[in-house]
Amino acid sequence: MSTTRSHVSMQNKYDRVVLLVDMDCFFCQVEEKQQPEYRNRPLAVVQYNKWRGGGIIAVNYAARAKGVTRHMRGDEAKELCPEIVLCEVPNIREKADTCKYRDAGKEVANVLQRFTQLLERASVDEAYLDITDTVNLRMKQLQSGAFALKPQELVNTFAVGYTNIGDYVNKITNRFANPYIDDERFQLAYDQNDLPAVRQSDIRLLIGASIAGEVRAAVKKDTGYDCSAGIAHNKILAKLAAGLNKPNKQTILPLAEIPGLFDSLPVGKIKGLGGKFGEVLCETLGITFLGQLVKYTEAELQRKFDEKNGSWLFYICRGIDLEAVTPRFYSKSIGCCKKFPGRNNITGLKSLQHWLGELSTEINDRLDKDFMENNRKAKQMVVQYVQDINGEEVASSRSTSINNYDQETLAKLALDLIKSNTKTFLKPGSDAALNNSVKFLGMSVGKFETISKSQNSLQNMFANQAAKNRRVSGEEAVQQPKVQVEVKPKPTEDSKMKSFFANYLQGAKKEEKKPADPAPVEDTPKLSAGAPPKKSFFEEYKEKLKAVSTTEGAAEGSSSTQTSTPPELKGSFFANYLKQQNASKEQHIEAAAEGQGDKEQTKTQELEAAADNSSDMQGLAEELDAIEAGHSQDFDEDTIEDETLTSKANTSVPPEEPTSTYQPLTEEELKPSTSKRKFDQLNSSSTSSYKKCYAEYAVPEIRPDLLPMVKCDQCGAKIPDDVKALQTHRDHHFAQELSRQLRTEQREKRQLSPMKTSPRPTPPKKQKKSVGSASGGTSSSSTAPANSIAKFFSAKPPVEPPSSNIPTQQCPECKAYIKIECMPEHLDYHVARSLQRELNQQDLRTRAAALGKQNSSPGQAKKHQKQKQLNATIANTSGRGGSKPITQFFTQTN
DNA sequence: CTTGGCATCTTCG
DNA sequence: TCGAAGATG
Repeated sequence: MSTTRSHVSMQNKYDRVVLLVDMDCFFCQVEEKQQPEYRNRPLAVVQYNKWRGGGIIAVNYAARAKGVTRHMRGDEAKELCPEIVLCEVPNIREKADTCKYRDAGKEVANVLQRFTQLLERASVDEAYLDITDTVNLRMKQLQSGAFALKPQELVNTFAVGYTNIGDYVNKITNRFANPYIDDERFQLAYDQNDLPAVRQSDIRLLIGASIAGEVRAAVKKDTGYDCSAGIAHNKILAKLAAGLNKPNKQTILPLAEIPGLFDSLPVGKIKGLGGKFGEVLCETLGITFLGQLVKYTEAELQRKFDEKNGSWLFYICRGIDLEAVTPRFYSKSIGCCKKFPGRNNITGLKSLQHWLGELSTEINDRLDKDFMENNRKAKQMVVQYVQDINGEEVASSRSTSINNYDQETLAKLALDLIKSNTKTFLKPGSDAALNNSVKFLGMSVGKFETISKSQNSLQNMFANQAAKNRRVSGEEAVQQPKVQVEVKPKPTEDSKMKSFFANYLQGAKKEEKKPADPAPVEDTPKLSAGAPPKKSFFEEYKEKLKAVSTTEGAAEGSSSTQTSTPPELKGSFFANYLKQQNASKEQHIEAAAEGQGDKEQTKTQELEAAADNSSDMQGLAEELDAIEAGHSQDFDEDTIEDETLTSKANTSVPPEEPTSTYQPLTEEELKPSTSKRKFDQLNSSSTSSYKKCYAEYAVPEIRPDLLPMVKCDQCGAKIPDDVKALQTHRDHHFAQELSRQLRTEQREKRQLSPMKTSPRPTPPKKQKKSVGSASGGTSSSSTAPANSIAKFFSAKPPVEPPSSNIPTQQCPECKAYIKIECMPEHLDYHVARSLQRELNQQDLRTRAAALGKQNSSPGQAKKHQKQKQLNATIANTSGRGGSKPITQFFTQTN
């Protein structure tokens, strides 16, 4: 099908990996963070507390357990749950003010954006991330050993249709052992052309889940917020999946599970079918579940609904959704409104003006803020209102274009719009009484345009700066349009930035009543945004900005509240920029300790992680110990480290890239920087750019004519050197190899099993990982080499039941006594651990294969020696130590 | 003496 | 492009 800007092509329907991150009862979390004494208490957020306790707009999980829901009044909640904490949405200008939550949402989105530029904020607390590129990269890295799945990233992960994630992993593992095991079923269920994507779906979603784990951990670490996530091949499914397990969980929706899920999935669960359309759909067809839709042909559905909807339904009920993740960080419009029910009807001109003034003030403030962050100006304003006309409520909305607005202008324009669109505006004979009372007022602005070219570069600088700060995936330094702004790949220059600030502050200073000239200022970025006459947000912002820019850097560690970053600046481009200015790159780590902005901490974390990127078995073992010790939720610095972040653009740590000894091309592609270059080449050489064709961008087609064929080192066959072909081919070899290895494996297992009973000392928790050679590390057992997989087979001595009165339960797996409420996490740990074991077994096999090949079971000691050798080899060639579990799934023996 | 919640944003026609 | 409706949380 056509690949428009907003949709991927049908042939790519299973190629994307899409993440939906959804904050758990977000408003409540914001309140709990702000007021820590409310934590662990049932809590709800209400607005307009006056009448019956206010309307509940968010409920935390403790309160939900008591039956409190949205739509309730605060008083009802109190009845159900007397101890509930009711937080009021702040009221300013006699109106609920949600900017606190918007800011918090932005803080989260800033974290999310580190993982991909393809971020679409769907609401204040939800965002879609297209992580296809990162997944693809990691698929390659799996082959080279530059990336390994980590169990802790899959804690709290669910897969639809599986009782636990371990089963899902086993399923994948089995398929690697026998790549065509499912093919018969696949061929019945899928188009022939889709089979390659279908075969890879599960492993790619699993990788997606591990990224999701990183994303959520980063959100938690940098903002303190919990969130849930869905991982699937498209937005609709990701959104659906995210809702299946909450809170603080993530859910994979495997391709093969879609039909089963949909058979009993109420239609309304699908985004877009939760309202009237969904109802009509069900009534018209007499159906209840989404799966019942597959009976209908596309033509039938198109006839009953319309062409577009019918087609959409036809595909949705098959789990196909082609809508692209459209990069958008900021909303397209900004608006606010207020109801004036019953007696509060606006009946007089004065009070109408008053409320228009309030609304326009809010709009104007938000516009100012938005302008600072996004360098854009609204070109249109819409006023919406509901009038009482002869007892009938009549809704209207009218729009006008705006240029160089200020608060008063907006208010006046709005009034004019209402006036000119009301037949009889004032009561006859009166100059103050409205003929039609107003029951609702709304005002919004949109049609944003970035301002002049010269200033646009600022936007670009911010974007680039932000991109540098945020990039963590190691992937795509591919420049791409951010929001609707053309991001020029210009170098970001401090001087430009400084002059911007100079100009900005200056421009803000001479902000008297501006002249009536609407001519956009071209060269001097004086930013003629009108300052609202009184109590301008802009003014305050300016003050804060000044304070920040002049003092923050010098007094980096200053605890002075006067000079610290104002809340609204935290996480903003400005704040980041300033901090970067003021902290020299090397001192950055120190600076971050202040904990001022999340950025700094993150950066520190990344730097440290990059410096300490050893993820050998020793480290893994310690992490697992940490998990087991009950810290599964809050790891510190060593949790999220990911090799790929060594490629972070402005990190001072030299990237340690895996230097594969395999195909030169693959090696090239493994280097993020060159990978980017190659990608750019590919794109620029093709006639249509990714800007025009999202599908090509999201799932870059590698052009065979530009890529040499690769000779299979095992059978000599020529294979196109792209991920899929290569892997498919290697899967084949791997399967062959594996069947040979399995017998050996069984023997080895038996040989290793005695160690299960030998207790090993618990290593100190969260000990810094040794970066040494792969074979280094503290040995935990005299018989097992440090990096031996044997470590993962050794059992912990059972913990004695605590004498305290804390209710505990004995874990069926490890016999340890675990606090009952910790049991789910504890079991998750076992799942994760068995996952890791599984992966490591794969690793073991493939290493043995890579070394000895014709194999023959060497004695255990000998085997360890071989492993050491191999590890050393890998360490030498890759520049990093150790374990690459699963890495050689697509093994390339050489 | 209510407001069966309300605010916000996007998409549709 | 405009105005209205829909969807969502």
